Amino acid sequence: MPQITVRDIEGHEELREVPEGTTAGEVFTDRSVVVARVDGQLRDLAYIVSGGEVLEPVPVDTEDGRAVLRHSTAHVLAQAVQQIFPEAKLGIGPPIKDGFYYDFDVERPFTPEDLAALEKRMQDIIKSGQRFHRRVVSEDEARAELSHEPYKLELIGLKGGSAEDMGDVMEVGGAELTIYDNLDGKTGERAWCDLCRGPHVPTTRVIPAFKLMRSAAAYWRGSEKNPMLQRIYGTAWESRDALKAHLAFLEEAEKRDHRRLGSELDLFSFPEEIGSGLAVFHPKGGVIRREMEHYSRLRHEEAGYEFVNTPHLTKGQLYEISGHLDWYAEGMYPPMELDAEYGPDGELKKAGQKYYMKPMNCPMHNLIFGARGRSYRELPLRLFEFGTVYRYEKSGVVHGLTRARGFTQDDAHIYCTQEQMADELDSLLTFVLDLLRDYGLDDFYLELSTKDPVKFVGSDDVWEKATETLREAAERQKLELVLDPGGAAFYGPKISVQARDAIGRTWQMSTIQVDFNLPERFGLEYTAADGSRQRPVMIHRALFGSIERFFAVLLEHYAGAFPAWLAPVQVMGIPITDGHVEYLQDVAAQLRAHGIRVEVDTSDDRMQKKIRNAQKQKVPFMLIAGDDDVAAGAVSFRYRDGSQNNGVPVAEAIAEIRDAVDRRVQV
RNA sequence: GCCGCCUUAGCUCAGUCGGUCAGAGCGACGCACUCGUAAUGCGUAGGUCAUCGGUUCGAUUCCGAUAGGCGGCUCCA
Repeated sequence: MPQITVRDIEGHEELREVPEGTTAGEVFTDRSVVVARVDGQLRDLAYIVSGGEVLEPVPVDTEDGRAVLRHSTAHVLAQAVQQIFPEAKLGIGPPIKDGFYYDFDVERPFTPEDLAALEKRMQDIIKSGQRFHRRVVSEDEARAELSHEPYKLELIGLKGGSAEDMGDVMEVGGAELTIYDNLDGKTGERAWCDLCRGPHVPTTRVIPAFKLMRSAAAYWRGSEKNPMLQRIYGTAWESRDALKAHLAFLEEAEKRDHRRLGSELDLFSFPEEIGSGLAVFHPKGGVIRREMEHYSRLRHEEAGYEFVNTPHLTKGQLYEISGHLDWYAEGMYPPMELDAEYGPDGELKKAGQKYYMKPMNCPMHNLIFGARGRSYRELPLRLFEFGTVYRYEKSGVVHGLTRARGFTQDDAHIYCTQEQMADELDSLLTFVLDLLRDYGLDDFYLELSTKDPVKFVGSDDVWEKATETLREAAERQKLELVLDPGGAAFYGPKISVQARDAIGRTWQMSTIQVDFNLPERFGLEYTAADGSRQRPVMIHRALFGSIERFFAVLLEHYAGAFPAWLAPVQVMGIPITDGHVEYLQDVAAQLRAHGIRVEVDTSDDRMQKKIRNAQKQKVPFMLIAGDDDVAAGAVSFRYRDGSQNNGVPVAEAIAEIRDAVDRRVQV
């Protein structure tokens, strides 16, 4: 009788003797367990123990459990697709964050009606209680069986070739080729099959809740050289309630969409006449942006940064020196050609100059560094600029303020000695995180991108040293540190700060990047204490990334309800009747004298309507005044959450508001 | 850049399988109302149905191109 170790979710282990032929499913009889982890590997519940293994249950409401559930649901989708569209060829169908997809090669793209029909067919399949049955096949068998599935054949071929980078492909990722058969719950007849490494849930009956979300096109195996397949995205959850919660989350995210809030709150727009991806900020958006920049400037000044300004346009020569024209040209606006002279017959008399909109600020900052001889005494030299750059984003990726074609980086370049690098990176990371916290983000993790073994410049030991320095600085922050091996740009390692917003989404915010390339290309030097010429270390860092993007992140994080210090209108005065307007205007004047942005609603709406309007504009403080308040020299607060504080003396009210603004707290 | 979808009043959206079909709500404006914590009532103005071209006796409706938007892929702050 085989002996196995059973480890429960809490980690308690129990040695157990089981009859020959016992399956994982017989060990874990709880219906919420969808697969088992056997010696660390996820296995079907049909797995037969041989003795000596450690078995753990994987319930459906865990990350692994959901992934299996979603993967199995993807199979159900594929089966439904091939039932309704028999000519459809299968691509791949993995689980992803919050769901799954499956790619198909079909005659025509799927329509919303198709999705509805597919969803219905999937319900039928699920109800019929098909069993997922794993079957090991030889490569030849697989080829024979899947001869009508060209993409699957390609995957089989890939497995034969280089198996290393196939880790994400569920189809052929395992040690052996396997096919999963879907067997009818009653008759045991094979209804469908798919090349797949598994594992899968035992039967379709344990798929409690799913929904098809949308269809879209995707290149086969992610390359634009390959044919376009039609992808269907879906989601699946351990319970109807979990699905409902997920859909509610999506709805909430949609309500917070910065593009929507941007026009509802009259903050910015993208006039068609200007061009795709180029925003204009309206007065209210302008206030928020000004406050964001203002506070950032103050903090940078305190931290020893010096402010520079550079033009938006430059001759191509600069980007030849920097190398951007070699490796970044397709991200740049095409050049304009100036100063060419032609003779009367149109022949070229004088060659023109190409000018480019700048896609990055660093080359210009390097010119400032190189404008005169630099001493080690000046280092670290920290040059800061709100530098507007223009990048020619492909039309399909432009997305509101988060992916624009013109945007302003809060860009700084720090030039320091090798010896200063460690301290500089350390204090820099602290500075960055502190500042982000002041803007109201407080949940972070760090990501360290290390050398791509193929594409890099500079020597191994310099990389090694810089990477270690970054790692040490990151670890000192006591934050979660995620490694991104090989993810660095060719010119140096980087740390990025990822922030989680109010509804748990993560955004890449700041990046701190060491650069071994540009100081070399620009021939940057400083004179060291011993009189020798040395090359400085260059660190790029942007805190917001771009102000527009950070603006969008904060807008979504706060759902438009900015803390008072950022709110475009901090106080709205609301008179009970026209007779109280004058009194409120006097209060407003006093607030203004204290630097508060205040308006009085003098429209002829009723007071309730004015409250509703101010509420919809997400004004932090409403000051209401009627006869009682006037008599008492007071105002009545209404806050954004609907609570009230009536009859507050004007001086106290001003102090309260001023205090909330000064402390930059959310109210 | 590629695939699909979308574009009707300032905003959100109805509507026409080609022929009084140009509509609603909100917003704006005007008049009345003067009101204590999320919508007072009545009225007025606003659109060559994105642009250009084609098919047709006739196009907002069908076809094509262009521009912009949305969802993805690829790429990235």
